[in-house]
Amino acid sequence: MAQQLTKNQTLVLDALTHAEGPLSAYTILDKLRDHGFRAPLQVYRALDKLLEFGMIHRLESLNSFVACAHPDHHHHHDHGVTAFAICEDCGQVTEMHDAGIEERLSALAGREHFKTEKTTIEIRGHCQNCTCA
Amino acid sequence: MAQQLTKNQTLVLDALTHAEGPLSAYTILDKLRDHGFRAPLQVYRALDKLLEFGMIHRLESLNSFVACAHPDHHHHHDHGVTAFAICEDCGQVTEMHDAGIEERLSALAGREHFKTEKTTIEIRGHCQNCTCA
DNA sequence: ATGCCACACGTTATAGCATAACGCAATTGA
DNA sequence: TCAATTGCGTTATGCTATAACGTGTGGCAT
Repeated sequence: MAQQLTKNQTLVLDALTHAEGPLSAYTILDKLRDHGFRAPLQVYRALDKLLEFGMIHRLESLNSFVACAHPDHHHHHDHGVTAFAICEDCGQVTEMHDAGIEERLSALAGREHFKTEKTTIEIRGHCQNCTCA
Repeated sequence: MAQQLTKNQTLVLDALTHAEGPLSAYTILDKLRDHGFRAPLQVYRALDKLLEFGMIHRLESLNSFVACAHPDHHHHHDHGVTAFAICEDCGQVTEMHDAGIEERLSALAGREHFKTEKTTIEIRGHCQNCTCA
């Protein structure tokens, strides 16, 4: 069943869901000041839980966060490795999945006898709209 | 021909080369205080250049830096996408390359009409030595 | 040589990201 | 009832990164 979120978690998730692109923790904080948020920790704690539930993603190369593009599975099941295409111009983020990538990365890691816990794939570039060549 | 480095750039590169694992900018700063470094910018400026020359890599998920594992090519030629295996236990970083991954990621991005500039692949997990099951 | 430009460097200050440590309140379950 | 857990709020602090200023030097065209 769907994870029951607390008030703060719901507020943070809503902020991310309704945002155009990724948001930093401090941007979220500013957006939620009217709802009683005062300190960064209130945001970070909610973010940690939402990450744990798989409802949001952290973009390492931006130090920011996006809502997961697959709102359906509030269960904690994975859909494999996620790759993010991040447009340097408009900031839009596209979530992509490909079983083949996962397979090849596993093979690569296996070759080094490395046990994978979590994989980050982020592609910086320019999206279709912003590539007005 | 090999890029001629400045004194600061050389110091920073040496620090990274001789380090066991990745170093943060501030860790590098501390290591170089005896050599006259006083401020973060001295480190960041050197890091920027070294990144530009392709002599070091930035690990987004750690906010830190490693010397490139291929010291030979001081020219700016790429060897395709680099994937990093980062051990959560010992901190060691292994640099990996695979043309197939690059190909699949290109295909993925192409499907979204996304123009790739730079790709980050970081795998967190446990290396062979630390997987003492 | 003069003037200009590009670049590395140094310093101070500030902005942006993240967590430590404390205490309180509500919930749960033995 | 009494712990144990969990979420919450606050203050303080630490880590990461850049802005903005000025200095000195080397190259180079005029």
